[in-house]
Amino acid sequence: MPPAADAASAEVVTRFAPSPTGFLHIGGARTALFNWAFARHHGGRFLLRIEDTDRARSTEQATAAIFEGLRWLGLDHDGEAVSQASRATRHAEVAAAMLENGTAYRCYASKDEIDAFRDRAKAEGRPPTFLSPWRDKGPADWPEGDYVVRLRAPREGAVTVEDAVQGSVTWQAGQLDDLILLRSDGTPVYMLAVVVDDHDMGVTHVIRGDDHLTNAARQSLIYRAMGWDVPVFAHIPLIHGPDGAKLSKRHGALGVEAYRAMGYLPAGMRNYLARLGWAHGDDELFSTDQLVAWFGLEAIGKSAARFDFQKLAAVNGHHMCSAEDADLVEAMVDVAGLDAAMLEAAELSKEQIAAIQAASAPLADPAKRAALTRAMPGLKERAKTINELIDLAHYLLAERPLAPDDKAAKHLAGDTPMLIGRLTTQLRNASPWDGTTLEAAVRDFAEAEGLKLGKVAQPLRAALTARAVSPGVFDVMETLGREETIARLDDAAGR
RNA sequence: GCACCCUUCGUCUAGCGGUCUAGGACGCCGCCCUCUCACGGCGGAAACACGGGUUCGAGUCCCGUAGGGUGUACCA
Repeated sequence: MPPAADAASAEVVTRFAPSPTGFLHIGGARTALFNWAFARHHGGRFLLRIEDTDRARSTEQATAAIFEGLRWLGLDHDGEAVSQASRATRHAEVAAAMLENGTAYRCYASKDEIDAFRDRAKAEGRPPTFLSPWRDKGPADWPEGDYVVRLRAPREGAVTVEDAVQGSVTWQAGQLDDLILLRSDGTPVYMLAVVVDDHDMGVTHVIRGDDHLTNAARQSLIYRAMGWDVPVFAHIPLIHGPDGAKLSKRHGALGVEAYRAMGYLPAGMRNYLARLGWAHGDDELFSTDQLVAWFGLEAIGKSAARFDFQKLAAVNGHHMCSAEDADLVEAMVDVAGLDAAMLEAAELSKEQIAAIQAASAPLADPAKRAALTRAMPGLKERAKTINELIDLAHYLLAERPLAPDDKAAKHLAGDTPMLIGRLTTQLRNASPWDGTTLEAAVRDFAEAEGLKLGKVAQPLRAALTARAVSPGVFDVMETLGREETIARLDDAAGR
């Protein structure tokens, strides 16, 4: 898209502003994705701000997890991440200005008084919003002691927010309380900090979860009090769990690193997440470049979406198929390199974790990786996740003698070792050692034995891969090579 | 309680008053392909929450009901 003549003034600036109180959960990831895609679409900037004004709940690890999650998802931000806590002085400055221009006031009410007020209001069936008696007091009335700075919210009229997703939403003035701007210790509260930071950072579009919709009304009051332009708000619907209720840990309020551990690709995640609440006609599968080209606020829906792992897997499967073979090997190395805690956090089964960890060592071998890359075309279309790929690649990573799983063992029972022994004799000198020649040899053998091809191919597969499922068995033989193939067949034949 | 938002197949969604006997995708079922499993191909079941309006005409606009969600902190 060609840059506008007045690019400086028309630049789009978005931001992602997580609070570092936990990992980057899936809803946050989608919010980040939307902000990122919108900024990239318009050739603008995507900023990152860590909302750490709640010092007690904010942690260093959480901040690190958020950075890592965004990095993995490929959502690069422009400039340094801003720590909100570091800007407390500026926030206090704005509160002072509001005190000065009369849009805020000092409130000396204690916590107990406020609680009592609310209890009474509730009992009498009135709205529980606290009406401070200090709202109309002047300096002459101010006692000694701590006070809080509150916004002087309008008591009459209405406040309306023009939202790019929700439309025009109006609140009667009485619904909005005199929210606290500065705590009694002088530290800023989130509601003030976001407004000041968004304004100072030049944010033009605030795209966030619709749990912030009411906040937008309250925040627009602060913008107005300071005479600042209100940014474009876009409150996107939340993501729910498969049962329609709030996303719980059980079904997916996991950190994005858990999805990494479950073997999803960043490109697949981006595609799936974008489709949750946003649509571009009937397009289901698209690249990140297409997402950037197509993304716009007008196509965001207003209703909450449920998270569906099956669809995620399907979308991811398509991205695996179109991924480069070597990149998929790298992705396997990445997953195999994750530490045990991350695999456990993703709630993988013991068997899955064991399989992933077992793949780690062979994956370090360049020869194995090369073999994997060669076999990848047959592997990747059978797997929906990197973890499935690791499982499927077992026959290339494991050392003989292989331990057949239950289903493979069935194909190797009874007279089968003898059959394999006879087949091995036929195969030993096959030349050249390629899929076509081997297939012809095995077909001839099956015919000579009076067996259907499947009756030979399945035991062969079991002997070679220790599984009942694998890529085409002739491809398996080719990638394994003559020596290894014959050795495995000898193992199965009991020689 | 009050305020606000939402409601099309099981799920994600297309639909922006007539082209909707409602389209796509995932999932599900059947068939084909086939050395297994996938892929792929073909076919199928499956939805406009309910009730009133407005209009020549409503999935599309308005009101109400029901259900769901969010907010209502010296959290963010």
